[in-house]
Amino acid sequence: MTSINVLIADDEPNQLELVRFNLEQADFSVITAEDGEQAVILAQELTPDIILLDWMMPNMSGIDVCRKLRSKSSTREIPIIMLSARGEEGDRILGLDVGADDYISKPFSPVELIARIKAVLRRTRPSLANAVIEYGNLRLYPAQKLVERDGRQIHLGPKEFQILSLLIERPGQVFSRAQLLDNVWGHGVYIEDRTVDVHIGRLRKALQESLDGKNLPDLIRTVRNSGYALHLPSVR
Amino acid sequence: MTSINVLIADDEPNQLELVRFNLEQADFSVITAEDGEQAVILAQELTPDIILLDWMMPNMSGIDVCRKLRSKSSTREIPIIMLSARGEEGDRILGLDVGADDYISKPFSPVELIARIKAVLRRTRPSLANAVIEYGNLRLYPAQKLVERDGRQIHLGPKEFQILSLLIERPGQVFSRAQLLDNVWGHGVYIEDRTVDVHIGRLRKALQESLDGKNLPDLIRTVRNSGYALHLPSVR
DNA sequence: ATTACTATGTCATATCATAGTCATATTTCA
DNA sequence: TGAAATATGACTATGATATGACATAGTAAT
Repeated sequence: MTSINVLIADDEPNQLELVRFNLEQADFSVITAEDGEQAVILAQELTPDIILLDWMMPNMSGIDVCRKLRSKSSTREIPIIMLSARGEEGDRILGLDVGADDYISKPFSPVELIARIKAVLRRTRPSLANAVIEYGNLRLYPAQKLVERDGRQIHLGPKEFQILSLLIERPGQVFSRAQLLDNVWGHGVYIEDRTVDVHIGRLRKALQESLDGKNLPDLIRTVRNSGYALHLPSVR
Repeated sequence: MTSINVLIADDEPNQLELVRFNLEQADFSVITAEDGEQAVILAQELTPDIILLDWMMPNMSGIDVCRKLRSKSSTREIPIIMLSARGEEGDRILGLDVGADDYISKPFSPVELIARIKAVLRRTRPSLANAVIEYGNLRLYPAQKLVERDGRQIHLGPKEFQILSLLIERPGQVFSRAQLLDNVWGHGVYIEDRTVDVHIGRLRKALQESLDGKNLPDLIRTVRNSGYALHLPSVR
């Protein structure tokens, strides 16, 4: 569950299996789709961490899939890399224009592919790419599952860690309880909304603890009727 | 409740369902009307965020509906996109002339439709598109449910935030108490007119607070017998 | 297996923020 | 000036959020 989920859509089974093999070697979890429609459905159903789209597919081309994914809020944030047989500059531009994050022309080496995937993830979802994320005096090490505040290490349970990972990727943004449940627990999990409050409470407490008895300022903002957000304590 | 409400009026059930399907896929909330009269009634009743009008309908044509909506204050501000089978330039001009915000000729792709809707909304209701809105020294971040004045963060209750969101979209424009009640509380809510005054008072107070004891200039103009408007203090 | 921990989800309860109303003060303008 | 409109402070009910306690399940070490 800790590995990165990749959805690949390509109508050519050989190509599909080749990529799958290479990515699985590199410790990615791979899901495959044989055409565009399936890709859209799977993307919504499973919210992978990144999507690789073949440019030309029956049913719905990579471009159409890309547009469609970008138009739905549930899939809008998922980074997309377009794969194409043609290496024309026009396509590249069209692809990026339609909302893709990167564009690779075939043939490509497994090494290149993996490098590109990591590059895109580093840019869009730093915590997945194991890049250290900083925000204010907070520092989060995704690979080590470790958090520091003012250089002091903080112990968090797995759930609290995931919540913080999500919040810190988009500081300031308000996440609803539903969003948190979807992203941290996974969709389709039946858990009380209120449980989120409890975990937020635990996260808060952990982040506030300091050597002296006094608490550090709270880094989580409660937004009534909406949810929670990470924020820098502002000047009062 | 956060999604965008679209009212579609078309006499062809197939067309209606097609559009409904596509829009719902893209996370819009859809209401449908089968003729012009119904469209006008629903528009008033539900104040959707945007209206799609078929050009030719029994009972009342799209043009007539458009005129009618533009003539009533409760619906005047709702953006309208006309849909038409004919692609003649004359119609386009007539449509825009009558007060439509955009004009799409059939057949159109779902992608195009959605793009147009978003474009119109971005133009007319920036906060729905999640863009940061600035006005004078005020800055409103819809996604973060946050307001700043002179860079200083301001705490607002949900109601006050919504009121300000509405006002800031059309700075200077006077909103009646009825309009505010409709937009912020929702239609059909039975609340005293005077309650609006109280919330405006709270909003005023929150916006005026500053570090030193002194108050910042008032940003809300009271228009006797009419309502309230956001304004820059310099403009008298 | 047993034990000792840790993490998790739920609940009941405590706390708190906000919404709405009213009474009263103040302003506006005819 | 007087009537009407608006501003404001106080109060209460409500609903949202915070929190402590608990049962359970998993994990690690013995």
